[in-house]
Amino acid sequence: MAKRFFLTTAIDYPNSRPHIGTAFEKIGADVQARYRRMEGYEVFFLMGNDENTIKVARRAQELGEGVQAYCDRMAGEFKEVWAALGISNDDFIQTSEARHHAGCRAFIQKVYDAGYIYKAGYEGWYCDGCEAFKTEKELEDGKCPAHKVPAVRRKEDCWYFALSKFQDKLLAFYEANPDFIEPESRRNEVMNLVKTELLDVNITRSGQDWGIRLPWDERFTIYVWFDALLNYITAAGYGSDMDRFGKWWPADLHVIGKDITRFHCALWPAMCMAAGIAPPKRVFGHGFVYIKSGQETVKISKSLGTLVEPMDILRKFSAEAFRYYFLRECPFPGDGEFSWKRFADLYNSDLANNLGNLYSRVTGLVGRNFGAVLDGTAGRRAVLPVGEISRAELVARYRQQVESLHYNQALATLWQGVLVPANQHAEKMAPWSLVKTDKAAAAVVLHDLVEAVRVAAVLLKPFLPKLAATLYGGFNFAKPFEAVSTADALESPILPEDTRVIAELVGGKVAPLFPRIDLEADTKE
RNA sequence: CGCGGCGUGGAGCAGUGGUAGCUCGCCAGGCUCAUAACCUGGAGGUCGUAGGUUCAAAUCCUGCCGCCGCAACCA
Repeated sequence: MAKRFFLTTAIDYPNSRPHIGTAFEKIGADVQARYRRMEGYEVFFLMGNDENTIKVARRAQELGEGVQAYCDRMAGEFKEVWAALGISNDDFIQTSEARHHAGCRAFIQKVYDAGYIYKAGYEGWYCDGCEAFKTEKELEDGKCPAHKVPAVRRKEDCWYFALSKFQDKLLAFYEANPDFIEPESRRNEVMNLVKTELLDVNITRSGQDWGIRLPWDERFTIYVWFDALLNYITAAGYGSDMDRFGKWWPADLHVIGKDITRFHCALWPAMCMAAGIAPPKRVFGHGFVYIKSGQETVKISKSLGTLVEPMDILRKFSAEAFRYYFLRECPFPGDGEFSWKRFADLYNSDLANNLGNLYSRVTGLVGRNFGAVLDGTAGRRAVLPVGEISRAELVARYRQQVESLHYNQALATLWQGVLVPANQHAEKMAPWSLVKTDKAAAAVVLHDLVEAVRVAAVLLKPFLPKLAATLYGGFNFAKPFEAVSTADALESPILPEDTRVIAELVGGKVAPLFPRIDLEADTKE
């Protein structure tokens, strides 16, 4: 029986380019996808863009582009960024695609047939500029703050989803599935919401050209959330390939931003129940990235000029450095901050000085003193230098932390449990001196240090895949890197031949993996 | 009293009853294989605050102060 893991990220509005906040979510989901693959799961990792919104249509018009052409162009730009970051998604759905339209209409028809959608009038303040209803709170002196024109009273028919009918079922569902909403604080928030004010929601708009039409009333298009959430099932085959859908659904994990928790934890499971399919198994609401400028911590915002594009960082450094910063510095369940100063500090201390330098010194010692081959290590099982916790405990802790999406802690575990002890061991045994008096003993020390590099590569595989491959590929380990799983960190392998460095050595040394950053010289805009 | 979360050395975080810990930064030594990297030691905290429970509280309870999130289209 194959183990399967279906995970998703939120789909993004393509009316502006992705920034480091959206990238944070994709990286976090990517680690989980890579980890699950490494653990032997058959993985379906889904991402996409949310295109059936009036904002997108308007943006396309502003640019004088066809809406579909605009969506396709933006989808291309998003995919380019995700590829540059090493995101390993298996599919990328655009909600303007035929498969989504078909699945969406099939789903909503099912909910309609089940009696959970009804027609009613909606009356409210309407802004012609926004082409949308506004709440009393959004208006300033009866005017729309964006367009400065008075809102008009308007009444129109629309279709409602009877969300309120699902109050008891949702609460029972949360009780039965305590891990459904994570982290814990989000769970309390949603449960309180469902207990107190679960209102029916308007799920249609009228007079729109762009969007998906109601199957039974073509005058209406389906309003954002009722359409967007469905990407999770339409991409899995709902409405087009039900066998495939049955294979993947329910999703094992939805990775989303904390701001849209309510839609995923209340509306979405209710929609599933209404359509007769199982709700997803787990929703994880991650924190946000803020920008630190001077003493202030501010929101990422185009108008504030605090927008940092992933490509800015990627061009200057590397995808691996980018991934490391956000995964190590920002706790995934909570909020984090970005600043170039902090980026440089972390990069230099963790990646250049600690990890990169360990690799350099180990390969260098083997290269220059042993002609790259550690004689006599064939058949020997290396001993991993460890710190305060044992090797087994280290791996168990790592697993628990990765599976619960506490990535910053998992990386701390790796550094404290493997890399720091390795550098300490090197210092204590001083193989550079030992080699002059007892070459065989020095070979043993280096063999153990190589093991530390190997374990680091194994545990780094979901986090920094390219770097991990480079580290691992620096030596003649028998097992192909693609086949490596977490369990390979538990025990040292016994090689039939002597351990040797196969990375390219120039003058007995490797090129630095992470050249140190000089903040002054490198990050000036 | 709308609901919820948070408050630990300069910064960022662990730590849910038993001598306060990690990373960065700072200071002083050591080493010199390595990317001026690495290793050791040190300074720096009345764990927001005031009470309570307990032999023992950062940890459990209560009040207060401060910051933040949510209150239906916001990554």
